[in-house]
Amino acid sequence: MSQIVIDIVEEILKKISTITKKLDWPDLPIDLNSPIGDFAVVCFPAAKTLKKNPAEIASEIALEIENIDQVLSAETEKGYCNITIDWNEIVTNVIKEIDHKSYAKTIEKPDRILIEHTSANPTGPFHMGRARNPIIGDSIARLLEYYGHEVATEYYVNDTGRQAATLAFGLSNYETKNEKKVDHELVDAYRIASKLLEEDEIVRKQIYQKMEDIEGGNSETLREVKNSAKRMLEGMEISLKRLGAEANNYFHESDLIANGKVSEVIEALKDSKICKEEDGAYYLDLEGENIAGRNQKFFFTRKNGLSLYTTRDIAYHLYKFKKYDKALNVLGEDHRLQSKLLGIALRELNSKEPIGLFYSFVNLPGGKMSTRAGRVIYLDDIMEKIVELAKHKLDETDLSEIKKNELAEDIGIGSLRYNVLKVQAEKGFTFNMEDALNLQGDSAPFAMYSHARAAAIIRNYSKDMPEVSINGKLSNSEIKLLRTLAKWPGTVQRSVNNLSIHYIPNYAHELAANFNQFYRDCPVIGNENEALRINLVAISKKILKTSLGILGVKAPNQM
RNA sequence: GGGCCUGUAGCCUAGCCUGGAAGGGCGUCUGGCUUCUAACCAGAAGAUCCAGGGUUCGAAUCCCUGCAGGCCCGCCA
Repeated sequence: MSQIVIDIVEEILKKISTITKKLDWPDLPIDLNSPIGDFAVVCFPAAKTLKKNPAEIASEIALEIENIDQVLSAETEKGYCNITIDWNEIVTNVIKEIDHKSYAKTIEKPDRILIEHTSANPTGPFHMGRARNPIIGDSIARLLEYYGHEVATEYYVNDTGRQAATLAFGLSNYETKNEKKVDHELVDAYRIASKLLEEDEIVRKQIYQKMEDIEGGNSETLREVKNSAKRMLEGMEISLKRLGAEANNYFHESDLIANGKVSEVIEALKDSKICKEEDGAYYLDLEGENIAGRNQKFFFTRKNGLSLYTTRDIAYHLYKFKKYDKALNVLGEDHRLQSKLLGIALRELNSKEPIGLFYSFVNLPGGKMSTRAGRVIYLDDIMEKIVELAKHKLDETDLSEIKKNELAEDIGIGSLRYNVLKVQAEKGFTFNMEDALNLQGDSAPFAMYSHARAAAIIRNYSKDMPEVSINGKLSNSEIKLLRTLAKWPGTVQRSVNNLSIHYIPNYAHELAANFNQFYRDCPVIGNENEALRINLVAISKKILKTSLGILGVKAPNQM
């Protein structure tokens, strides 16, 4: 909450406590999320000791509380006494507080944080099953940066292992026609190679040889797989750019083999007290760690001495912690165990551990999406469709064609991001085209539209912003709007603490809804309370824009 | 078999951490644009909060036991 509001609530609570003491009543619990007013005194617990019914207690305490200076009203409802603080007294200061650039940024010491997100295997275009990752990762990065941390983002490119070898094999053996966006074009070669890997013994041998060469550190092969991945990524990057979720840097897994970092990790892990060996393969014995309910052998080399995926991931994380204080990884839920094992291995090497942010998969009605099988809904297609839909809605407006296209892009992409972000990450969902393309209700355009309305009022006002002052009393819509604006710092804090991005779209919707009600009830221009209201519009606009910005959604001045 | 995540109106979802009055949205129905932009607003209908037990004055929320769905349990990535 706004600091001013926190202070005044505390002051009132102290006075209430004095009152209950004077009456010789037990302390009554407070509900800070009461549906009516700013907070509520819960009267049920006192019923037994006072031998009165809760409603009676509520009425009695309400009479006393109403006399407190900072209280505007105390209404009783069943066993609750709902208290509204006197916003009239604090409104000018609260508006100034919200208007200040440090509002909601309560950080003491910034961390240097590396957020790894997306990191999809570069084997084909992004499908909707994978799209959750860049959208969440990018928005978390924006959130932490807004909060005050120094944030960088990185895409870990998986260009070693079987899939990378299969792609490289495919690209070197099959012609492409250059008719489509590059990733959509190249995925055919990957599919053909994948199929042959399963069916053709000779191809299988060639691909497995390539894998050996990769892990063995053959520089020519490493160069080949890296280049194959880069060719595919070229197309994938275009999608990310359009989504507004491109990472700052691409880190190639193959480089960890090429520069010997993986070998260093293997040697270091062999010195661990819990390192054991079986048929020439080395592992950490995780007995006692109680991983997934069983004793776990965590292999970090094969019997031929070569590295495994996680071994390379360990090397990657050692590198991360050389440059950053914290590492945050946005990963699919299938990586949970993997991530836990990585943490243990890093601990063995006296390194810090990354923080994991896991999300559940987006599935299709019949099951999961698969690039290899071609059972996919592409991110590119969804972006295209939703932007087109947004464009269609702009048909009747008298904006220029260029402006319309720009706006349609912002609305379409914004909606897509918003629809993904508003759901708690742990919640799995089945992809629903209708929901994904929805532009009404709890969606990006709703908040964008409120922002555009606010911008229109300020445009029409066409004077310099006046000093905040109040003339008369605040209406209910104004109080409700202020209450929501005052909740912004708490929302940001909670979102940062839990790494839960869905609080932000939830908040943006609430703020926009409250602004729309204010818009309906309170004419601004020409009103006797114009000076206050125009300031209220300005701070609403500011917080709307900020919250949308964290989501990666643009806040247009017109739509 | 074991571990983790999820279960809230026809559908999607918030609230669960920190117990106190079940919020939104889609869809359905009714009403509102000569007044700062109707992608909006007002109203109606719709919920055994997966089930059962426990703790509590009070449980969607905490604890136990189940059930259902997802993910994982490889010298693959």
